[in-house]
Amino acid sequence: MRDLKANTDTRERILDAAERLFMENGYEATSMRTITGAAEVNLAAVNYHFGSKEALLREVFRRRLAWLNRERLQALDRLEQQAGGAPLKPSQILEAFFGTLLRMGEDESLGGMTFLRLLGRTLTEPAEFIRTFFAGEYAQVIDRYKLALFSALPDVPKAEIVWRLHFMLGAMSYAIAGTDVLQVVTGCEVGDLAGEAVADDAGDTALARRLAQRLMPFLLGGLRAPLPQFQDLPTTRAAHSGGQQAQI
Amino acid sequence: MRDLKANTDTRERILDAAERLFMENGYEATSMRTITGAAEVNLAAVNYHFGSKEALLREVFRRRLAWLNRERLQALDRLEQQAGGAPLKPSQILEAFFGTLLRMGEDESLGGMTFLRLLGRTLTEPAEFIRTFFAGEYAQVIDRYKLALFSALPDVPKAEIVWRLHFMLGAMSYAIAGTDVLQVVTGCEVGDLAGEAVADDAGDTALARRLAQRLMPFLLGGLRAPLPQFQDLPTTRAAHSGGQQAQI
DNA sequence: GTCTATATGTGGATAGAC
DNA sequence: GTCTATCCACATATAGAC
Repeated sequence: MRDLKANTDTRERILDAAERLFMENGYEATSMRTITGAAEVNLAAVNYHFGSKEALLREVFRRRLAWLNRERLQALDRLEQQAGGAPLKPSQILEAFFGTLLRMGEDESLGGMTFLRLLGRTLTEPAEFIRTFFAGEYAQVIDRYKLALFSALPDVPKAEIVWRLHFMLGAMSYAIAGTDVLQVVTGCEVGDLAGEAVADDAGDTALARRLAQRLMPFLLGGLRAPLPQFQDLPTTRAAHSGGQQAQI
Repeated sequence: MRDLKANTDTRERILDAAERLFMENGYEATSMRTITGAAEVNLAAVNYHFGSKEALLREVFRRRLAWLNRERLQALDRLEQQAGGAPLKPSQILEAFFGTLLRMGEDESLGGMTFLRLLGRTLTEPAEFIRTFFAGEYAQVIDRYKLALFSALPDVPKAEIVWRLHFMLGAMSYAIAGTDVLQVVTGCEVGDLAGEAVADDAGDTALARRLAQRLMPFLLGGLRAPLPQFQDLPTTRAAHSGGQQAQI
């Protein structure tokens, strides 16, 4: 038992191995032989326990998203209860949504950064069955958070809020997925450039916390940025021209 | 000749088909048979003209990135020349970097939104050869823009700037890649929710412009957001506690 | 440069013994 | 539930005629 995460249960062993390998290589590039080899189980076990490779991927996500969805909804419930009908502050909403996710990265029993990276990368996979799956898994939660943001920012056009939610998801996903990929783009290890020790070995827990610390102000700044100056398209609410500041 | 983009030249036909199919299905899930079938050329032509599937992908990008890299560097050159030694405004730097890219989306002869989406998606592909390739292609340009931002924001810790550059790249990449994927996450066509007609058929050109209009204020807001309150890690520049505003 | 034919490998999935 | 053995579709790549 050299691997601490190894589960005696075959099912869990497969899920753990698949989670890591899908994260490292992507779905298409990961063969079932590689997965069962890493999990030290028989090749036929995947089809026996899950039915197919596609179903395996879905189960890898369901296992984690069940917790995440519940937690995110509860966080919003708590906030709305405390506010007693008053609209929430956008910073509270972002903290509930993104903070909950980033805290998964600090908890190995919830998948840690391995799952977070997998999530960030898989969201851009073009495969139809993946997109369909995420649509179903995310719909309810995203919808509630969207409504919360609409209430919190009554003077900002809803279309604008949806766009910015979209941008925020992107910034977060890339930031997460990229903690071992996008040094390619920035030309250096994340944070390493300015003499900041990072990804040394204190490891993923520290990284998740640091990421949250850096990311939240950025997202909030983006969300409350002045609105675009030229609203050349119809929107539900009249948008005054001239770069008004989003109320926050 | 039903397809207007079809080139009589075999090489170009392959590149055009590959660009579109890699974008739609991803690299791994796109076979050379599919590509040569769509391009209406012989299967063996790919290996004859490019050598391998990997080399084909690289060439698909080189064809576009040559223009993008040159344009981005020239845009920065022009700005610095006009400023005559004075530091640039961050908004100018972002406009040069992101605006140049987004303008590619409006020009079909530069690949249009097809290439932009492909770029956004491929940046997260885990394959080693892809990451290595992008590292080489992007290094020089990113480095110059990083230095420009350091000069423009002398009071912001460099590590913070690198993180935020990273976040901005993510927001943009997802926004682009997601214009036909991430409605899954936001639960609706981008912009559609609030009664805004979008992606109807005026098509990608309009979409690229709208995206730029929405994205730039968001990025600028994120870049100039207050710094994180707790700098529990060493940085090159002393960071004052208490959520100071990034100078901009 | 283009084509056919093929070499050679690997993929997901399953039948059937234990 | 687990394992072996195997089916068969499809992948990339190339040899060699034209």
